[in-house]
Amino acid sequence: MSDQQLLIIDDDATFARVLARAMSSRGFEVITASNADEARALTRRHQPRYCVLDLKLGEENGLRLIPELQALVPEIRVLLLTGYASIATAVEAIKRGAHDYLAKPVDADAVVRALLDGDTHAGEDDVVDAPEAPLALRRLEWEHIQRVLTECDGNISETARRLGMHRRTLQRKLSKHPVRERPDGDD
Amino acid sequence: MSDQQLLIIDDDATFARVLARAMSSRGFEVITASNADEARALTRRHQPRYCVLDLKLGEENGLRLIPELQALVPEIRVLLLTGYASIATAVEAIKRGAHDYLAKPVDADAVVRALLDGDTHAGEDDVVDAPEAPLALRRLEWEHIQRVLTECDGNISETARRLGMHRRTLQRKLSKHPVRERPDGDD
DNA sequence: ACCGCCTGCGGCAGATAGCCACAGTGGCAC
DNA sequence: GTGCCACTGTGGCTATCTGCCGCAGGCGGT
Repeated sequence: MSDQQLLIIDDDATFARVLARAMSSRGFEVITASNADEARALTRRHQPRYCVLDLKLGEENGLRLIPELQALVPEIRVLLLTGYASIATAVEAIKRGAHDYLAKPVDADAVVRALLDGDTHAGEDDVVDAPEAPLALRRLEWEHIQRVLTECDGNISETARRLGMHRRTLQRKLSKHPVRERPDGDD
Repeated sequence: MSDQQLLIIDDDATFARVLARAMSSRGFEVITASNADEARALTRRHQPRYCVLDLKLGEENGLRLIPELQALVPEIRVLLLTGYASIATAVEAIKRGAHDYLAKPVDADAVVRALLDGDTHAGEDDVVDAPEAPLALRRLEWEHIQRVLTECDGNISETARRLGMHRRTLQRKLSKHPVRERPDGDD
């Protein structure tokens, strides 16, 4: 009955909150930090076994935090999460000791899977088994579009550019999908 | 500087030949293998310090070869190359001990850099930072597909089901291919 | 006014998706 | 062995989507 402590480090408060809820509903005891110092302090105090780390922590680089966290808690498992994924950073993250690397948007189940993957220490009874449900491609696309759109303050042209797609195509996609409520609760 | 031995393992004979020439003109002593058995034999015999490995070796998976090569030559530095790069496979490769992971097409200089740079990688300040741009939709889709595919052990039908798409469509997407990561390569 | 950027809309050719079908394979049970 | 089942590769068809034009209008800065 080990309580599985999970430290979520992300400067995006909204994202952190949502993920925190989703993860605690999946049996984790969640603590959150919004910057590196906080993360260090919490790690020292709580010795979490799991950690979800955002690559882009404001001014700082989440990568540097990995070895530090591991120094504090040798068996910690760090999952890197980023909305700006690239192969180069993924390689770097793993070399620095990250357990896995996922690109946002992810759903909580994927996070759980990645955290527990290959972990003998994980109590099956403690943590809810992840229902196999990867996001359908459609939904993944939609979420990503929304994320970037928000980032661009609703500027469609800019969003299309960043997404590497035609503005017209984006427009059509947006007008098609009116508004989607959350089909499933938490992610 | 390096009269160092380099083993190139690729079932694509043309690619291997071209790369071999490029590398030997850059000071490497190149030997090539086109399959796993050959690679093992050559590794045993020549004890190369460097290795360029294709992720897709015909029927076999190049990933499995990494630990084997390292068992034969502890000092060996394996660079994974693939035309179907994805974050999921990159993570897997590094976890298995690859030194770096590059997406084809690459030029020989990039290969050299990746092979030689060993110690600068960890601990520098100018670490690869998160790219400013979010993933293009195409790439996001590709990454997600790769991830689920891996999860399904390469089972296409299953993957298509989970992804909520038609099997035929997935097949076509997979055979299509490489979405370049950085249009603005410095190489 | 002119310019630059944004937005919405229409059209068109070519790419892509979904769907059906068929053949071949390998595992498994009977 | 024979059938059953699931997987894979392939081709073809049509409906949809995409990219890329164009055009008109809005808004703010020079």
